[in-house]
Amino acid sequence: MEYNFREIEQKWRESWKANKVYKVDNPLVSAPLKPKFYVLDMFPYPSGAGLHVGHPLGYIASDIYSRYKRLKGFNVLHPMGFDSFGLPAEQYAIETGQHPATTTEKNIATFKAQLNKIGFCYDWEREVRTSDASYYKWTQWLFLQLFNSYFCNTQKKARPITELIKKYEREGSKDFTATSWHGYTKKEQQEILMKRRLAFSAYGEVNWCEALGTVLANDEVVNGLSERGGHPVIKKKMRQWYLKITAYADRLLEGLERVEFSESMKEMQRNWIGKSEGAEMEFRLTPNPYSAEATPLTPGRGVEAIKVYTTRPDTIFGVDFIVLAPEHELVAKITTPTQKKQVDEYLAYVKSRSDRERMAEVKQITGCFTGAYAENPFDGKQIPVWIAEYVLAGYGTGAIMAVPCGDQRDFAFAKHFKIPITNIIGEHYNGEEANPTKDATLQNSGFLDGFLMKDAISVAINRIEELGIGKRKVNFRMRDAGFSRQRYWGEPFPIIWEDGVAVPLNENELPLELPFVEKYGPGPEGEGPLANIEEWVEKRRETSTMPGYAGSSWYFLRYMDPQNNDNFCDRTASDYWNQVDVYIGGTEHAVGHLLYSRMWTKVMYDLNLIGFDEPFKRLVNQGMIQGSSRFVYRVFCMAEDELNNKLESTFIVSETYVGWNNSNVFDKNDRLGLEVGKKIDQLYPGKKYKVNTIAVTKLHVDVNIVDGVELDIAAFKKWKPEFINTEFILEDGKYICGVETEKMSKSKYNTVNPDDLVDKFGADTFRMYEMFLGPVEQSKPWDTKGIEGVYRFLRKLWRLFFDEVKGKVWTDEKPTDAELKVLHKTIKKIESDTEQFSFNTAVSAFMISVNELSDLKCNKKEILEQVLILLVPYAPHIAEELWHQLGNQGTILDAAYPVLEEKYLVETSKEYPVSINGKLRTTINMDVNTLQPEAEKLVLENEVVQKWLEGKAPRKIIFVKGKMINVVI
RNA sequence: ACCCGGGUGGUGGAACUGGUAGACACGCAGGACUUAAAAUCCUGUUCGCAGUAAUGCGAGUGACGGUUCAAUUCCGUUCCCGGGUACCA
Repeated sequence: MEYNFREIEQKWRESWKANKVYKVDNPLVSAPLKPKFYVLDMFPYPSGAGLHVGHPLGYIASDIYSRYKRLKGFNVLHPMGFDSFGLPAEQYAIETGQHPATTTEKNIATFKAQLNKIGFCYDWEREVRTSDASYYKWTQWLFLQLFNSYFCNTQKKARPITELIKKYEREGSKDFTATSWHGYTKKEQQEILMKRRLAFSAYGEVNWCEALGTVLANDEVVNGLSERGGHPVIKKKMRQWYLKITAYADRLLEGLERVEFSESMKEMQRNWIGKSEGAEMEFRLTPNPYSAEATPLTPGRGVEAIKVYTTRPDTIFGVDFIVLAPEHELVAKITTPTQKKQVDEYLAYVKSRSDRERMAEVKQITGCFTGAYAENPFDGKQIPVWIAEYVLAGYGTGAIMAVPCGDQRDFAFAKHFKIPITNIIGEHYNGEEANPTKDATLQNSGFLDGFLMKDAISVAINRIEELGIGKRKVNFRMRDAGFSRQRYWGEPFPIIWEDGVAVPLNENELPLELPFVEKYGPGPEGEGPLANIEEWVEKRRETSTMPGYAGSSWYFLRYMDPQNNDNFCDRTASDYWNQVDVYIGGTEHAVGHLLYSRMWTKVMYDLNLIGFDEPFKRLVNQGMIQGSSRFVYRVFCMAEDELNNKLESTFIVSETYVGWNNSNVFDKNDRLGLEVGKKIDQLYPGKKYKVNTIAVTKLHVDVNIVDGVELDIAAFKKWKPEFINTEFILEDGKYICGVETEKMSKSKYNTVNPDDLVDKFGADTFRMYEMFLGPVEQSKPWDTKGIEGVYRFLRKLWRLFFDEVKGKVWTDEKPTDAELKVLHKTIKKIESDTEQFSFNTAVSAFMISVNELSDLKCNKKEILEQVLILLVPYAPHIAEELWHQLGNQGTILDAAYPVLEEKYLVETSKEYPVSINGKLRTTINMDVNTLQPEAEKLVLENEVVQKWLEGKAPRKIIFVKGKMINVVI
């Protein structure tokens, strides 16, 4: 009986489905039968291209882990769904006129079919789709919870906005009294409240992308271009929704301490949040001491000091100038008449520069003196005030104190504008470049003289606070998250605008369904497509929709209770399933999705909707599978005969002649030139000619018609009609393609479809091979070569059970010690590898075990059965089949996981080669536990070994390359 | 520039808290079975030198140096590759 994977896999796919083997129940919290375990994949966006071999990498890993945990006795939740709102479907709709709902539906069907072929253990009854009204009803509901909450700065958590209203009514705030609160109009009150809401609306500069007709989040803009499509992005003022994620900055940082994310992942989040501690302090403006010119600082204008933010208050005596951002509001007020012209010119210049230019030309030093001076509060030194692009309006106070000897940017600026530099760190500053050290001892620094810089920081802040000119201050780089998109294919906001006031819908009006539209283009003035619908506008509904991360910020909760129509997720369900124990996905979501879902979780926790405040306990990042592209090199050559007639030829030449990194034009005397000559000779026999041009172009060729690097020429000719008459120049009868690693994509013809591999080798082979490629976390180019090895392994496993001639070969005999040893070695290795997500080494371990069992001609049912149980997570179909062949019922997933018995692993004695001083060479048998030699006589010179022979047992004996190096007694 | 990863045979990759580097697999070479092919099985495969051979000797984990009886592993310097951030004061 042969290993017929097609038959077996289909049989079990159907059986598992029919018997609902993967159905997961929510037991009562009061009486959970089994401990729970939650394994989650980042759900995919169902793109039109379908799955390629890169997608399932993480899914296979999570599937293995889920099955393993189930075998270990856990009630495992391992669901799958679709992040089905998003821009690509809408773009596609604009291009083709097909409704996003239709294409999305179709794409999901393709995805599911592909996923099912690989044999994942999802409970499809728990599937969620963010674009289903039954799902986004709750996204909208959660938005309303955010809208109706504020961040209480004393309790450091979200509270209902009603509590804030009560407080305002009772005692007002630091900006107004209770009486004046009652005096405000409803609209004024709402405007005040709006600023405190966790989901709030405000006018703000947004990243407006003309080409896409939409607003993008900061993390969707890369170098001033849209992440998708690379279109230019400009700043535009618009009314926008935001989430007050900045309020959670501290808790988001603190929470990182309690989760198992990779260090680099945590680091990325920390950088994004960008917490910096320092001080805000004021520099009083003074009349220009070097000019008789009247100061613009006339009393009563309220312009007396510039507030700067610094993380290095210890360098206060090294301040040589102050720099304001060009957009700073004080610029107009402090500029002196003599400098006005220059400043205006500079401001015009800054305005003319796009974000992109500004970012691209960071090195360029620009700036302008305002004519104003400020006074160092500690030594009264007069400090010129400049404006410069390198200071950003949006961070800190938009103004800095510049310390050229300690900050490279300030240093470059000072040098460029010839501003004298004060040295406060003595020999640590060499005049050539700034030294940002904190370990120098301060000099020329008044009351800070003699302090180590890092100690001086708090001393300086204390003094600043004492003098009342500033205070300790923490700043964050992170901004509030833009939450509206001028798009169609997203969740509509459950908001109506009444006279400029945002009024939420009632809960019973949810879901607010996304209306059908004919046109997907933007509405008037950059509004979303919904603004094109008369009825929608008449009802004064919000016309923008929510961004992609809205639905994905909480989907892990919906899986726990997916069909609930009365609640987003019943509390009993979320209490039971609790945190996601293992979350698997790519690093690309480090600062987007992961940060948002962590914030939402914290809000829900604060509002007592769920009982935990970090969604993901452990995060495993799967690497990206890149494509390995193949190229052919098309040569075009043109020659001329003696009568100046053109002779042309086009053909394809093997890479041996043309390195892909070579230039495109070749000398006619090189090897390629000779080949070209031969071609011309063939085409124009007997002519004398002169080669003019040889040009080579590189073409992507479908990796599926290339075996390794050798092109299947017949398949190539059939591939596209224009290639049918292609001529080749071959090397040893073969065409060798060029190779490059690129992102996997259809247009590069380097995608490999998992379906093809499953058809050819079976899902089990495919799963194991994906794992065998290398560590899950690692990115690597896909290479199908090698899958044969895994396939051979499974067939070899099969042959332990079935002989081609004899059929069943297993027996009920008692296993031998050698066989038990193999089994338990395998149990130990597989268990620890699986636990650590080291699936590649686990696959190797299976191969070793099967080889060993095969060498031992092991046919003991007892052994084989246990091996199968170890194997189910990796190769579920074949394991299930063979387990049933052994006469078992039900599903192997309910079998008892093999128990490791160390006693079978203990080696009693081992043979060690010994040579001392290069002379004596022998082998001795030693008891592994005591390391006592069994050999009776050994003539040894080594003193330590002598002692050992005298009866002192050594603790450790070290052999290197057969030589006894050291014996520790 | 800064912060994280990572450099190991022809290739993908192993190597536990320092202990015989190269597991496992691919590829390659040779052999067995076969009319032949496929499939399967066996042997070899880090490099260099010596030997008919078993084998022996030497070098070897990007480079240089250090600690150690012993370093892919720890420390320092440096080079290269990948990822993240980018005027954040």
